[in-house]
Amino acid sequence: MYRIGELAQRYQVKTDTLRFYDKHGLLKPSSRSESGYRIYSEDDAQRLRFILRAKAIGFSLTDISELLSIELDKSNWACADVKGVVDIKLADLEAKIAELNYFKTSLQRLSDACCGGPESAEHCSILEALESNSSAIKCENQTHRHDPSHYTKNCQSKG
Amino acid sequence: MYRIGELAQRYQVKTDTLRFYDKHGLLKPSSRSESGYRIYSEDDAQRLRFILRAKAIGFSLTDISELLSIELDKSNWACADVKGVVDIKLADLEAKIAELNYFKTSLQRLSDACCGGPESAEHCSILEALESNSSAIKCENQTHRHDPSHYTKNCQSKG
DNA sequence: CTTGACCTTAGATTCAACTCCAAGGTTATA
DNA sequence: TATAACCTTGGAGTTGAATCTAAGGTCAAG
Repeated sequence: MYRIGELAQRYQVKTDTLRFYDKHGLLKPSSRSESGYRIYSEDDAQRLRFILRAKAIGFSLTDISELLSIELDKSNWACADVKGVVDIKLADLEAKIAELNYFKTSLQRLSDACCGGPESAEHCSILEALESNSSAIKCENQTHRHDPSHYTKNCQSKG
Repeated sequence: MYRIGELAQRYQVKTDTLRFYDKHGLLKPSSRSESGYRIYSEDDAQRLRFILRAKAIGFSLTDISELLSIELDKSNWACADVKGVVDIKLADLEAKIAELNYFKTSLQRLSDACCGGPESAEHCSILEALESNSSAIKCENQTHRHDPSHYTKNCQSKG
C-alpha cells in the first residue's frame, strides 16, 4: 500500500501526474485513507506499470484507456481487437515518420547549399530558396566572392 | 493589392490564419483601407510565400519569425546564423525521427507477436507484454489452442 | 504545540497553431 | 433599399498531457 508520493517516487512520475490519471480514469487508487489520502495497492502499481510501459511504446493516454478496458475484460475481446489498436498506431507512426523524413530531406538540402561561414547573409542560399518560387536550391559558390576553400565542402553539384 | 479574402484564396489559407499571422507579427498587411480592411501588397504576398514555404519544410512559426527577421536585415547577419537555425532544426528532427523509429520497432514487435485472430484476448501476447516486467515478447503459438495455420504467418521465432 | 513534509480540492496555465464565435460595419449587386 | 458576401474586433475553444497555484487538512518528530 502506497501513498501518492511513494508511488510517484517509485515510478519516477509526479504526484500531479498520478492525480491526473485518477481524474481521467486511467488509474484510480483502490482505496482512500480515513483522511482522504489516496492509497494505491500492488495491483494499482501493476496497472501503473502497464500505463508507463504503453506510454514508452508510444501510445497516447486515449489508446491506453482503450487497452486497459480490454485488459480488464480480456475474455470478451479478441486478439484482433488488440492488434487493431496496435496496427492503427503503427500506421499513424509510419505516416508521421515519412512526413518527418520529408522535412529532413528538405532541410538537409537547404543546409548543404549554405556555406555556413561568416559571410553576409545577403546571398545566403537558404534565404534565397525560401524567397524564390522554384524548388531548386542554388549553391552559394557562385554568389560569395571569396576563397571558397573552407565553405564549399558541403555544397557539391546540388540542384 | 489584395483584401484578406483574396490573399487567403490565392494561397489556400483561411482568413483566420492571416489574421493570426497579423496578430503574431509574422505578416502585417502593409496598409489598411479607409474602413479598416487589411490591404496586402505584392511584397506582403511574397512574405506569405516565404512563410508557407518555410512551414512546408517543417519550420515552426517561431523559427519562421527568426528567419524573417534575418531576411529583413540580411546584411547584418552571416550565413552561419541562417545555417545555425536550419541545423538546429535538423538535429531536432533527427532526434524526433529516431524516437519515432524506436516506438515503431516496439510496436512492430508487439504486432508481429499477436495472431490478430478472433481468439479470446485472454492470452494475447500484446497484453501480456504490457503486463509483464520483461521486455521479451512471447509469441501466441504456444498459448492459443487451435489450428495455427492462419495466424502464425507473422510470428516466427521472435523473442 | 509547532514545524515541515505530506496530502486534499478545484481550477488556471502551458505549448502550437490555429479555428470558431458573436456582434457589428462595409461594399457590390439586383 | 435590401440582401448577400465580405470585412472588423476581442475573446473563447481545440488537442494532449500534464504542471502549477491557492487555500487548506493531516501527520510524525522534537
